[in-house]
Amino acid sequence: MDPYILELIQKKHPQIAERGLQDEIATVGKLMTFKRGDVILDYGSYVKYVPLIIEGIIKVTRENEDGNELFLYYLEAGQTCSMSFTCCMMNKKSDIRTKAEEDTTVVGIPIKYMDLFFKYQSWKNYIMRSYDERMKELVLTIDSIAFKKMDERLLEYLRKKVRVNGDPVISITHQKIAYDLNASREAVSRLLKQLEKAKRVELGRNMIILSLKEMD
DNA sequence: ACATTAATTGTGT
DNA sequence: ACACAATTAATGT
Repeated sequence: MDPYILELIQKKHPQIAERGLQDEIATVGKLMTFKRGDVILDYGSYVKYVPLIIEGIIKVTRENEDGNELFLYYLEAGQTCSMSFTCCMMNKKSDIRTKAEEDTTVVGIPIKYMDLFFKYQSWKNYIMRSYDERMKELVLTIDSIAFKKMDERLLEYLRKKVRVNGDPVISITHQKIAYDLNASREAVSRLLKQLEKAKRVELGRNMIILSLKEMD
């Protein structure tokens, strides 16, 4: 049993309330760290661990048949990857890619314990709650893609990025944003220009500053 | 410090 | 969406 992991779980994942479960996780869990930019799980690979996120940000993207990537959502400290449950329960290949947006620390639970842990009530609650949160977030994302215009989607994208990074200065190229939103680079550049004229952002090379009034 | 090259952004069609 | 121009940053000499 690793007392350090125990402490991290208690501190960052209070939903996992039962002491017995905490102890088991601290026994079988593996502390894993990823550097910013590391691909944690790629399309087509098998899930070996379910990650409980301790610190950092994980970006989740989906790829279609033509190789276009689409940004889905961020995972933050205190959360876990719902996708990985279903994947590993059914021993399925991953439909998504996860990448460390910032340096990230997770406690990885080997998949064989997923079933076992269901004897704990707080594990059930934790998993269900996690699914619920993810569903809500995904529905919002679908709304955004299906019904909103690109300028709104871009603003939402920037806001999310600022929120998870805790910094109004975003360092990214227009091209990368375009990939995430499945748009053309020119469209993104032009929309950003409009936003700049409207004093809603400031632009620089590899840099976008979202004005504070744009945050909720 | 200067020239060269590469990467990023802007614009017209 | 494409082609190309303009600008800015990175690198070599």
